[in-house]
Amino acid sequence: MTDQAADTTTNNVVVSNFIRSRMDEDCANKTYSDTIATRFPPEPNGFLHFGHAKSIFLNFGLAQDYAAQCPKSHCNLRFDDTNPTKEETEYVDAIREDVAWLGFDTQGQALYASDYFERLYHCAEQLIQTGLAYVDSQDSESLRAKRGTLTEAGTNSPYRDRSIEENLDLFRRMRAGEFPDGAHILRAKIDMASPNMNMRDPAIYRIRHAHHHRTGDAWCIYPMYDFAHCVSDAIEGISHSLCTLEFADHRPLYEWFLGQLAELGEFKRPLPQQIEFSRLNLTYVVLSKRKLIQLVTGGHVDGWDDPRLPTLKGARRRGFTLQGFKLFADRIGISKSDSLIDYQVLEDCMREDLNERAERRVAVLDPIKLILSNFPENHAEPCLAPNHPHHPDLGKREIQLTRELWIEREDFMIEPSKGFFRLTPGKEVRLRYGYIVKCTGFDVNDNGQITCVYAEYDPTTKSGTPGSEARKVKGNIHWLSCAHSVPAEIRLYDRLFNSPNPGGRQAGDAPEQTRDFLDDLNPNAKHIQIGRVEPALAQCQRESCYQFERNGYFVADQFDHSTSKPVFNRTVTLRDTWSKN
RNA sequence: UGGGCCGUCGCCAAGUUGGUUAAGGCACUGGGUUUUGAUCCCAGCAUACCUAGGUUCGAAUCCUAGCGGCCCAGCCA
Repeated sequence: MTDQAADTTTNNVVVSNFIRSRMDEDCANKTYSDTIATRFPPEPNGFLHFGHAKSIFLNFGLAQDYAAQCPKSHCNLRFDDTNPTKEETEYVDAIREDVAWLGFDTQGQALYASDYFERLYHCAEQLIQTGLAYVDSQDSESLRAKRGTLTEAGTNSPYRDRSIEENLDLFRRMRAGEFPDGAHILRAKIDMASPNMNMRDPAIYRIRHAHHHRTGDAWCIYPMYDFAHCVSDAIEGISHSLCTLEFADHRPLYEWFLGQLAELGEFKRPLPQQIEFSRLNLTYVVLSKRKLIQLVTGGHVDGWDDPRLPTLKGARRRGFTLQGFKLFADRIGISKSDSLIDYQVLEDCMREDLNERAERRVAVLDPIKLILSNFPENHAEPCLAPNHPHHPDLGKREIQLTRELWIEREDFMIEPSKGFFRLTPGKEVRLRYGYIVKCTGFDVNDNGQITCVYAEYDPTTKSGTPGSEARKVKGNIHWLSCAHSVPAEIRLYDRLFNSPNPGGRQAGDAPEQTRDFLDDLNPNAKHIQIGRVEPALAQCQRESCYQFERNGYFVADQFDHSTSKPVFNRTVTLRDTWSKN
């Protein structure tokens, strides 16, 4: 790949959105002095996926952009690790790699909500001491029963009016490990009749005798998201806490906690503000953590970095590029409306980036032999092929033409269908960068399969020689010399699901029929075959991207490619307006 | 008659302190270039902003009433 064109994806005009509008205002008013501070707060309990990429570009991108006006702007990578039963270090490492891969250098700085456990605990005691939090000793069933429903108010807990002293004592003993899991929880005392379920005395702390990936066994009580997140934001001086729409109902609680703690002198105003935007929805893809896990553990894919998966690890292996993702993020924009982006948009972004940056090479994916019967044996004719049609400065390379060649099986048809203008008996076609050849015959085996095609070349028509352009032929096919090419494993990937809405309703479904998203799995999403490639391709570095002319964009596999066993994954095909009809 | 959010071209998405012919991108269509049926270039593409009323000289932008969609009842995030 070249990097001279790497900036072509960054010349996009910045489109305004409601978050930028807010930030513009806050910048102009110096609300947060000279800072726009955001954060990307993944929970380390799974791998990052395409949806996270949108959030990463949003949060890190905004901080980067606003640094021009507000020089102290920055974005923190913070692990939201408040639930020890679900989180693991391996995810932390994987997430850090993914963030770095998307181009955001956190200078080795990763922050953790767990670093704030002591401060969080202190804040909780402050709330207790002000009568704003209490220890509830009901079991989870009665807690649920008393919460009310969406249309009915909840009822107060019998423990709601415990004295401050008792609450403090109980909470301290919770921390000391005197109680088993579930014996008590600490709740905020707000309003059991609130129409917003989140305000009905939400839990702040729960007892979990579990080993935490960073704090070990130091704690047996852990803060809940609603409490930990806003306090972490305040501690870090986050100005704009961006999250997805489903957290909009939590905003009053976010503001309640921070407002109360500010009153208590724990935090200074201005406080961070939560702003919600709509999450990414993509056709032909599942992005829910639960479903992704099911695909991996159920053996439907080959692991978290399977190129068919919408994980960042999978995308990287597939050959998707960070520039392509950036293009995608810019293209889909940010708003609050529920959107469903066509998967093709993502593919197009990858094509657009790769078209500009990937050098061209020749590969024959599904080879059949072509013999030029009038071509001298034991002769190799060097043909010049440009490495990139738009960048002559990238030079040309030689491809050897010989009597026996490999061509693409689909470039030959005995009985041409309408509109087919590649090789067909009696017709001419140009061997790209070589000569015009005329098909003279073919062999078929007992199964009716074509085994060999014969043609005669016209020595006066070599590409690049004077007069070679005199004769125009419409067909132009790629080829590789049998003697001057090497075998390579070619992994052809396609969409993982057949349905734009995996597991969703489809036309013809009975009214009550429910479908499993696994039923929509595309069994042909992965196809491995042995093709032929230019010899030099075996020497390329892993993760090198190329356009295999007329075939698509391919990447040398991140793990399996080697000089002795070249392996290329198809990132995405070229646009094809012909097969589309 | 629980609460919150959303509804602008096939898909996204500006515009929403009311003011000429409703940005832009993608897709699509037509034309040109082309030794990738690729790329690239040019042109076209919402009398219309969920619907119905209303206010106004003037509304996608304000008001009223509807309709449709998403989210919330974890000691998950």
